[in-house]
Amino acid sequence: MVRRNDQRRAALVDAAIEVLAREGARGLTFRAVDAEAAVPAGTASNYFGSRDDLLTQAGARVYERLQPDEATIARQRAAGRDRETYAELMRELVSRVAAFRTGYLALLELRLEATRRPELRKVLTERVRADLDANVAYHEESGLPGDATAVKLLILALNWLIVEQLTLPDVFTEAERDQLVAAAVERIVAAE
Amino acid sequence: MVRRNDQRRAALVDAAIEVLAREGARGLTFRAVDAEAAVPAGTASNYFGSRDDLLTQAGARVYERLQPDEATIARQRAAGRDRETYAELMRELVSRVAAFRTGYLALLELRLEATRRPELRKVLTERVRADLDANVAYHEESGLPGDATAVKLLILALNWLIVEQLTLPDVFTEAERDQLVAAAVERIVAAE
DNA sequence: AACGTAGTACTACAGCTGGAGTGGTGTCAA
DNA sequence: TTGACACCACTCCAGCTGTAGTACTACGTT
Repeated sequence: MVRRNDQRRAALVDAAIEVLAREGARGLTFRAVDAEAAVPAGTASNYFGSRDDLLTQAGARVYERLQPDEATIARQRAAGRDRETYAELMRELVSRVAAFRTGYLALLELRLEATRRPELRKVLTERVRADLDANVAYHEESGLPGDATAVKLLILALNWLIVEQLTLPDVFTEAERDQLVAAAVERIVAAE
Repeated sequence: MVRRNDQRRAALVDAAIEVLAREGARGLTFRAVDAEAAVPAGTASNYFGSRDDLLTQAGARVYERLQPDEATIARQRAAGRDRETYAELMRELVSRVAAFRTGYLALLELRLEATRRPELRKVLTERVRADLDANVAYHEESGLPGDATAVKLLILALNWLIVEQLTLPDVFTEAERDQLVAAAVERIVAAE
């Protein structure tokens, strides 16, 4: 029987994210998730019918947790709209995502898994599209300079910058990263 | 004793890349490499002292194989230097990298592994830096428009575009990807 | 030409690790 | 009392590793 205690289920999914980030897809076993969540061995087995199941739920969960919190959104709405402020905003975004290191790394693991798992691919594709659309919509609504293409390009560049930072942190220095973010904003968004 | 047949060793490393891309880090075992390379079980064990060893060599190998061949380089040198040609060049670059799908996917797996393996991280960091520098240098030497920062931004954006294409191909259509590449060139490189 | 040697290919084995799943019992609440 | 869940323990199983043992090939020596 599949267990339905939602709190516990969420704890297990979060644990899965941590394991995924720390040990990779290789180390993601039901047992490892049990250990990470500090529940008895066998629990994850009871909650998830299959590995696929677990991975899919983890994928959805990361996106939930990557959303900025209310306070951040409010602060952003209140902020000025000049180019400098925008760059600052983007630096914050990179920091925020990079700060949830395990979540982002887990997401990369999941992307690679998605290569082999149609179900997971479907879920992730939807989330990524929604996220992209939301970003574009938010941007347009905000009245900041730059069109949809600009936003997309910015997101592309920033994403890889984060990958670089998380996986090979010594390729760029922190200063270089900041400078690249600033340049990206300046040249992509502001070049109309 | 560690075996020294270089041809066989290369075949094993190439096989490792395929396995890595197809089955992920989870499926990368000495035995799987043996099977992929169609050599007797135990061979990979004889050639590589450890998993680390195998991964490190695979990392170096992917970069070797990602270099464009002579013909491509020559053609590029002969090409015109206007913005349109440049965009075409970039589209080709994205295609070329995405065409060695397994190599690029393996590289992503390796990046994630590098998170846990200092040795591998060191190797990859060097390769990525060298690749980046080479791109910048080539670009400057070529006389095409755009400074070093522009090249870096372009590389960031293109890298993630490739990730997107390889892992979640339905997020963007092919037309969108082409359009994004064109826009990237236009706004990043040509905006001076 | 015969022989010896070194390095490699191949086969097989034996041990081991670690995960999966499940049945049974305890516990709590409706 | 009953149902759902937590917890524990146990068994089964699959797969990987490393290596010992043997055969083969190439090459150099005498």
